[in-house]
Amino acid sequence: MLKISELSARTGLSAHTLRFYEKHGLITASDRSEAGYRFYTDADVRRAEFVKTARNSGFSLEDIGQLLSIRVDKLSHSCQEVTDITRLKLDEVNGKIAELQSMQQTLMILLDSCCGGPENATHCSIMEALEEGESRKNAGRETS
Amino acid sequence: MLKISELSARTGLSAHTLRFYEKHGLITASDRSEAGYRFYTDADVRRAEFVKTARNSGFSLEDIGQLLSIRVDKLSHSCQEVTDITRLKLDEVNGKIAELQSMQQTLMILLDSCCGGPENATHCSIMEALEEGESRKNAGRETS
DNA sequence: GTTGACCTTAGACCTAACTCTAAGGTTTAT
DNA sequence: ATAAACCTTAGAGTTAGGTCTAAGGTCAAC
Ligand SMILES: [Zn+2]
Ligand SMILES: [Zn+2]
Ligand SMILES: [Zn+2]
Ligand SMILES: [Zn+2]
Repeated sequence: MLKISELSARTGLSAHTLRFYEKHGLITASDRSEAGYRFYTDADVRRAEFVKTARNSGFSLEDIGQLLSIRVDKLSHSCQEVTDITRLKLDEVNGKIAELQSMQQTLMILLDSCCGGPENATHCSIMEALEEGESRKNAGRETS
Repeated sequence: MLKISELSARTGLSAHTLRFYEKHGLITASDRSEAGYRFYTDADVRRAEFVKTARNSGFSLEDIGQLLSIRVDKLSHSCQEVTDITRLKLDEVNGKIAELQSMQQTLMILLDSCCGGPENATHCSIMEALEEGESRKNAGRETS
């Protein structure tokens, strides 16, 4: 039986975070001392590690809640349910990547167009491009 | 002189958002009616469009504040300052992309390992992989 | 028998960029 | 003159995942 600080040390999740997860239904201490101290079993440790691994894999706490409910009763759940959650998450991640890559593209074009030098910004093509708006996708290069 | 709803229609930024931007120092109405209604000039419209374009390019409102202060006095600012802001943003975006690609990788490996079928999850290799933790990067395939 | 490390709770605070509400004043058209 | 459609403000709420504080109770050591 571990106290919260011991579970914290074992998992790398802070005691605050562990209580936060408990409040959100992810990890509940199996037992309490008379004074109300949380006590965690080995099964709790495994559960906490599952949560941490899932979190590091990109799952939201809500996803993790679903995964945990599958975990405690695997007979009543199918591989398909598991892949559904995973695929949804992958789609989400892919969407965010696409969005960021579009920004990356824009920023690289902007950077490429500007001389980056010490002279004043009256001729700066980044400023011009932001002035022009979306219409023109490719900024003109600065002419010295 | 445009009223806020007219500027909103012209820029696609909601009146709420325009007031929010004003509160954060980005776009201030050049004038007010006697009753306190905001009135925007053509210069305000251009400024609002600049903000919108910068936002769509991925800049934070704080970044945009810096870009705007360069914009109003280009003689006192250099191309280098502009590229500094842009490069910092690009680094940030690249960092986020890398993080997401790592999640993408993990999720794809997980998905690849699981049969995704209707049978129960007692043999599910996604669940196993989340159980195992970080140590083993490649999940074993499910054997039917 | 008291110091110090640990634990408890409820609840406030954080970031970012909105988004909305309440409660009221203004304008315009009928 | 009254209803609809606009505008104002301050301030609360949203999302996600924590992070921290206050005010106090508990436990082990010296
Ligand atoms: Zn230049
Ligand atoms: Zn430049
Ligand atoms: Zn399977
Ligand atoms: Zn499976």
